Amino acid sequence: MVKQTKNTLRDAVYNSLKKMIVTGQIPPGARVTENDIAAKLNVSRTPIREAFNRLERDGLITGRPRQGYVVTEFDLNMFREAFDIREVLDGYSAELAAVAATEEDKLRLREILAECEGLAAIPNRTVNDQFQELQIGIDLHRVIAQIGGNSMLHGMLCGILDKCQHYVWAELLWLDEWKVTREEHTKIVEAICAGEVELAGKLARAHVRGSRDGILRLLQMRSDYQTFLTKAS
Amino acid sequence: MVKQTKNTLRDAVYNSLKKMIVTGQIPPGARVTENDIAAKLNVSRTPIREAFNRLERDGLITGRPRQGYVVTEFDLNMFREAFDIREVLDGYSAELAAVAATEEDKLRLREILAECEGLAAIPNRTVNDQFQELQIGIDLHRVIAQIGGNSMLHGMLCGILDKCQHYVWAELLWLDEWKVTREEHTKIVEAICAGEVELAGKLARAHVRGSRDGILRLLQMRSDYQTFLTKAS
DNA sequence: GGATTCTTTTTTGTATACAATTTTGAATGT
DNA sequence: ACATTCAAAATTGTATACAAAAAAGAATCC
Repeated sequence: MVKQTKNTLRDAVYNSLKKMIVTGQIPPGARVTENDIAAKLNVSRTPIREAFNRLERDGLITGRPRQGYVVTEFDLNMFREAFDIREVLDGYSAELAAVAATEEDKLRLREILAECEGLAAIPNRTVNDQFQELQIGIDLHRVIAQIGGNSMLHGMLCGILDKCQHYVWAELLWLDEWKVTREEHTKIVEAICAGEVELAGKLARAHVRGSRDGILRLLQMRSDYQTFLTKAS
Repeated sequence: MVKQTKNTLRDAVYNSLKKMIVTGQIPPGARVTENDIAAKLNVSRTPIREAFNRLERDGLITGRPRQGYVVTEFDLNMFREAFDIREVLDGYSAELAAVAATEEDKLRLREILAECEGLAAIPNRTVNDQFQELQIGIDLHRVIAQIGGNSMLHGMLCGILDKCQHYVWAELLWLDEWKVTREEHTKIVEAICAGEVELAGKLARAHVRGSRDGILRLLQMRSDYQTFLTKAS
């Protein structure tokens, strides 16, 4: 029986599945059936179904009536869409944060940066270390949105980040732009702490745009390689 | 038995409830219980529960475990949050539309404007006529987002618009800014049709900001009146 | 051998039964 | 009259049974 994180099995199942999807334990395209999950988690189908409904609304799984659910697969296009929105929302949320950040908030932001630096300094980094830095880097954006004070914006951004993450996860490790990312994060945080509203927004937008282009280049190359393979055969 | 819009009762219930909430037939703050809805729609509790899960995720109803659901009530703050986000997203979506609009799209936009003018020209307008103009005005924003071509943006904007609408509904009728709204809509559409990207975005942002301030003024006045009443008693 | 049709199996959709918790209301005591 | 406590009712959470549809596979036909 799965542990009851909150009060209801439904929430426990939801959180559990969401985490597994977002972190790539259940890969995009994988089929998820009620019976399998129910058996694995030792609960009846009812809470599973309710969790599925929520996850579908989050866009993490996709289903058609009577044909079950599949973990949503992102194509290049959805990717571009998500990052284009992020450019707008992350930029705005950085602006808000630059206005609203308290001293505590600033401390928290700097702590997150320090944590990243710490992980970056580890001599022989395992994949797990990299995963962790990635996770914290994404969390930074969530925290900035939270500091901004617009809770609806925070929720929306978290939703998009979840959606992106479960696909990007494996990809980003190949991107090898750790240093650039850290520097950009640092500059954004500095701008926020200095209360430089416009600069913070500008840097955040440029940062998202940079990530987007990097990932798209990678995906494009990979796609080219695929077509190259199939044509050569 | 409720009509099966799609294939499943769940979807039918979801759409039915959503419409009733968004159009204010079920007012904010109203309690919605599974049994009542199930009895009213002549279905079992199961599809109701699934619809509730989706609606909660949409932010249209709010629930705590074992305490049932309530149609979400917006306060001044949530309102400001929603419109601040809309300013950003509507602006962006207008920019996208100005880039992507085909001739067909432009025709469609102009048709919507014409429809509004037509409703405005009715001699003795009933409340129903006003409702309809309001609805079409909101739909215009949805269509612009759709034309922009970013389907994720379109979905998010529709979500926010739904949330706003079910509260604004009754309020907007008092605002009496029909003419201003129509003029602004017209200018935005013109900019989009002319392909003037920056202008379209700028106008859209100003438009949302204007609506926001108007509604907030109204709500503020009303809130002042409330405190005035209670203090006077 | 390949396509087709029918049957079997799997999987989701819906209804209902039961358990657990919260809320409500009444009865009791001060 | 008011607060407290306990019991009854209402409501949600979970499990399970059954129905309907889709997918998979086997047998048949060409």
